[in-house]
Amino acid sequence: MSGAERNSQSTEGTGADDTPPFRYTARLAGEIERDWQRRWEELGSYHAANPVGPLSGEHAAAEKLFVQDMFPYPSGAGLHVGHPLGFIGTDVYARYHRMLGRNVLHTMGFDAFGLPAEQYAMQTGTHPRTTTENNIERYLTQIRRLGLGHDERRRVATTDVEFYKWTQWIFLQIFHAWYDTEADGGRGRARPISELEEEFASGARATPDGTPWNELSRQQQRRVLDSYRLAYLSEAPVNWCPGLGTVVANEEVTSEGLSERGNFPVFRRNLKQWMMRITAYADRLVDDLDRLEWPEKVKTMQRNWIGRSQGAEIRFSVVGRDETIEVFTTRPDTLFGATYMVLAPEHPLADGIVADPEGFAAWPEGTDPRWTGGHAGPAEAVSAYRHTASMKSELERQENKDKTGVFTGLYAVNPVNGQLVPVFVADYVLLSYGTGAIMAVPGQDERDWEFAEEFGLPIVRTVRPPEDFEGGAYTGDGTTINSSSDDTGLSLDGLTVDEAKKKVVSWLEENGHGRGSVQYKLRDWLFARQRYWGEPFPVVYDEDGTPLGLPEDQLPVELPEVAEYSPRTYDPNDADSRPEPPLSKAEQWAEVELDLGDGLRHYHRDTNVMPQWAGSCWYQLRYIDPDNHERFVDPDNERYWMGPRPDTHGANDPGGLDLYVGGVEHAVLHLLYARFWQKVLYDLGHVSAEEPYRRLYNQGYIQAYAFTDSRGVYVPAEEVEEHDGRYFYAGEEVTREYGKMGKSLKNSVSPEEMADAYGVDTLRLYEMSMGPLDASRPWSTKDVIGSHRFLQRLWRNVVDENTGQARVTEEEPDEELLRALHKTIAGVREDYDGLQFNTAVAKLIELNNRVTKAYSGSVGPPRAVMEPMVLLVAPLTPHLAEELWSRLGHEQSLVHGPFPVADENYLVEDTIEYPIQFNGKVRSKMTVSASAEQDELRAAALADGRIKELLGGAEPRKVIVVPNRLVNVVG
RNA sequence: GCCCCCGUAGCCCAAUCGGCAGAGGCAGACGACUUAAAAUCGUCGGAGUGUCGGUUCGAGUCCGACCGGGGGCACCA
Repeated sequence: MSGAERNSQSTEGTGADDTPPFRYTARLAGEIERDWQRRWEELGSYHAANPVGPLSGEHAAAEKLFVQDMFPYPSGAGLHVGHPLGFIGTDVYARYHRMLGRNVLHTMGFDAFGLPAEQYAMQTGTHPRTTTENNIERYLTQIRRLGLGHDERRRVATTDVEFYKWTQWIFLQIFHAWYDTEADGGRGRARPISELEEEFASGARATPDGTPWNELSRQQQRRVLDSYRLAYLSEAPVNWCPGLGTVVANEEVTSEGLSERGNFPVFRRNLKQWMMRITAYADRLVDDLDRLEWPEKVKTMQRNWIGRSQGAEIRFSVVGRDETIEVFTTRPDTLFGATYMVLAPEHPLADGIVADPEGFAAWPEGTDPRWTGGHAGPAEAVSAYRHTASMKSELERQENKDKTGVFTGLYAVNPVNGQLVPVFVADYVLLSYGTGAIMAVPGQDERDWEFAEEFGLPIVRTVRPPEDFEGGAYTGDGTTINSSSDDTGLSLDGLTVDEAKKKVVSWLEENGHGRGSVQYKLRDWLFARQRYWGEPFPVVYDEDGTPLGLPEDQLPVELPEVAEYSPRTYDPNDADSRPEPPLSKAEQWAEVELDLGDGLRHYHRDTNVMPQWAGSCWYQLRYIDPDNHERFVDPDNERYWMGPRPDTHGANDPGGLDLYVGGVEHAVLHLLYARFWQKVLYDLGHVSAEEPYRRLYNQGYIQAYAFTDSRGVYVPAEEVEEHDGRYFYAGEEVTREYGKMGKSLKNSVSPEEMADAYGVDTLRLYEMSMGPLDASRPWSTKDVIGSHRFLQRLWRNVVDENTGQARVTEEEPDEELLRALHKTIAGVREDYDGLQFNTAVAKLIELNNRVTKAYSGSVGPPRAVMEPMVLLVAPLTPHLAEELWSRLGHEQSLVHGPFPVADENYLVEDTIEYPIQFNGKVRSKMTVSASAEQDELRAAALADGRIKELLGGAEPRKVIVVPNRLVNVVG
């Protein structure tokens, strides 16, 4: 049924209602929306064509556009009006480009592994898969109603076995790879581990301890290879969260030392865990940010997280002992000001002191009593201090920044001047950063200054502070002072900070005391979780406990059925508890007999699962080729959708999808992990793009007011009334808060309510018109009516409300209207290109208001104006536009265009109205030919009556003529 | 404490290279339709751009200081 024939019976049952039968009401909008959504599905309107494979098609010859929304988690809670903001934005952008003739890939899948389904399973016994699938269905029902032009054939969920088979496959690629730091001119590149083995075997590369490869046992060889892998097992301090019963990544711990999910305390514990060697990519992850079209804010957050700093590593010898202390500093220029040293409490040298209570029983002669912590000797003091430090939670360390520490009884030698400096243990130095030890320079470092004050240590300034400098440590630039030694012959005096750094580093290198060095804050990514609802590792262990990657033909490793879906959780503060993964209880599954090449043997499966981030690291690649059973993505399809396009994006283009929209909360976690995986896959030759997301855009959040009564209890926001800036609910005054939208705050508004009240096109239009896409702003239900009224007026300009027939005429529009139309076409195109939908909407309303005013009587507006207008509005309100297009007599859907093109002839004005300023204030106006020269403009302005009057016969001091803008006469 | 972003009409927001402060919407007032109301339609008014200072012929836009809001980092040597 075509749109024009339908709903002839739509007024039945409305009784006394005198609403015209074809008015664009919520009910009519609803009918149109349902019809067109069905129609699009039948036509496959949003199917994107691949170059090869089951989804291939001719349209793949066209210019492509790959648009993506951040992978949603299908929560069971349902959507509120804030959720689809970005989805609608990408849809408008995608539709616009589809109408321009591009082959557009836009779909949406689900990041469906994760805790909530598992927790729900614990409460109800429902299998997480059941919950997840139900939630996905519910989510789909909600987003389908929004009329998003998704290619439904490309929907994926991370929980699909066919999807996680490839997640496991990618894990194996990473597991079977190592990072060759020498490759590509020192930039480094991941290579297959088999190539490393060949290098060892041929002797081209020496083994770590120099033993020839063939003299190592097979197991020793495996240990060596394992130590190089990009995915590796490590027994190292990790973030153990007893409240969740699992370990979590550094990125998932807040700065307060709590788990991002659940806010439980996190403890550093030594546990054997899977790690991803993301640190190998630290430089490329920082450097390639410059090649991306991303918000500067997100780039900055990634740079901060990776935390690259240039400096030097310097070795200090220790008096009377064989060990040296190695420190990292970014200020080697201040070395002459190093008056003491500090070790982290967990530093190996401190281990040695505690382990030798006799050797460290007493303090050296003349030790300052402030340094002893009241203990009899260093061994006792260090041991006690370490204990106290280990008891402190991250939060306590945050809150209490007072400097504490104890002397170790050791003295080290400052290499530049031979001076002896005492060595302390203090918890303001972290083992995990740099070398876990510092040279302390109180004159140029605030933390060291505080410590020196506390412990009575000398302070030497090596940079001259400005004359008016008051205060302690001076960390700014300046001239180096107090930095020369007759003993070593080194002098830095008179140099700037940068010059001094260079000079001292080369001196250290020449004299074997250290070298220039780069440090990173980034740590390797902890990649295992002790949960149920995640991807199992495709790994088994042999009798020696050596991890073996399963062969590709044994994938997928499916999740087994278990009795308990959650790990054992503990008292959130029980730091000594141990993780117990749910899969470890599935013994039937975990213990297997396999033939991995040397006969049937017994193996034990890895019982961890991957973190939720795994699937979202590569889902864009699966969208490209969702049905490919041979590969995770076909190379031809990948190259088409994501490959670098130097012609369009410049020679340095890393490739990646064309527009990625999502919230800023994933700035570090997901976006860093996904970039890392993409680079590994690129290095190994599986993909052509060096980056997954060429252009990133952060949409803002729709927030809402919430109201609490005198007891602090939330009251339904929609029933609150405002009087003179105060708010009342049921007669009682209530307090207004601003923030998130949510059921518990009683301020949630669902897309369905809005669609029921006005239709989905109105909701879409309103969300796009209420402000710039990247700005956060409050939801305002009462404002939605404005968008609805616009659509009603647009509808009425095209359709007779009583007959449903098109009321446009074949008359030619007058020139003035044509100018307005073409100006709108040009402006709307520009706004769509720049994701500035709010101003595009304003321009369309403006034009429509003009038409409404001119053709409100019995004569309808010209078709030549209304047709382009319907096409212009189509990306925003696709259902309404299709219906109008159809009623205007077009049989083809407008999904693939046409899209209006502005005629330049109507964009240039013949005459321009110039404001004439006198001393910077507008005093008069004149209309001048657009081709007028500066001299003519000047003469015309001076001839203006009002200006003559103001000049009072005097000569102007100056006349400023700005072509196309104004003329300013200075008197 | 350090760094970044934002303050335009009662509210949400526009305003190219510094060039007439207003595109659009909500709310408001008035009018049309109506017995009346709602809905719809029409007309209209409204801020000198957070504050102070500077640069300029001219500042919402550039510079400095401050105030307010939001965000990031926070013993990272």
